[in-house]
Amino acid sequence: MSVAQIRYFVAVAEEGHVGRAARRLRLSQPPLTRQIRSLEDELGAPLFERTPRGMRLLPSGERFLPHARAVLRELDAASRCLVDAAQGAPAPDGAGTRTAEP
Amino acid sequence: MSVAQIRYFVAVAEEGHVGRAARRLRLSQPPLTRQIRSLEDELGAPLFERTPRGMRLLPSGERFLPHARAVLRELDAASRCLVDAAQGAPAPDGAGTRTAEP
DNA sequence: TAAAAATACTCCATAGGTATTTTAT
DNA sequence: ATAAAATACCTATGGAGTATTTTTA
Repeated sequence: MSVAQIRYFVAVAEEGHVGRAARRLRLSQPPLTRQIRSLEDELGAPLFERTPRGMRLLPSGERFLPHARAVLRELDAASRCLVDAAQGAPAPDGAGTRTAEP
Repeated sequence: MSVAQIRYFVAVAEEGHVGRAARRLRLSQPPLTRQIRSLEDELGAPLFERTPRGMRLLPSGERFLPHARAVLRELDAASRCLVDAAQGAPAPDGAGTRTAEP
């Protein structure tokens, strides 16, 4: 599971349409279709229902979506943390704060 | 920034040594060195101090580490969420289905 | 039948491997 | 002198593109 796949999944989920999602990602449709399929294969479950109008999230996809967004959020936070620090921002929070805290 | 780079960074941070980290990752040393450098380039900041005894985290690396771990945690949660659901929701045959793995 | 997704290729960027060199104590 | 990281070079996997085919309301 790559970051790209997660990003692609979120885009398709939001657009409900591989073509539009591909345009938004500045990508062509076939590689996007392939990556979505490959993600489904890896997860062992289909995430979308294919219809002649586009792609609709299945329950499994609905369940996966918030996790996918969380990964992207954390990645974003990770990228920013050094920039923030370079600008003199105070100590960051909310990242590894839960190391062993049930 | 790829998932692999983040995984590699955490391993090197924990081992303090590219060679050991590479062994742990079942990877050879040069690609690991390169990926760490490439991550530092992308972030625009060095993460480690290179010494003849190994690699020591710089303050920037210390700051980045919890974020890196958070990304890996979220990824793990994302991968698991469908497996978890599969063990609870659509019970195929019978009820007490444990780890469905023929 | 008319949209959409899926497939069949082709190309190339890059991740990883081996061998070697550089560096710092 | 030694143990580590860094570099050079090569190979191959796979991600993206274009053209085309298949699907289903």
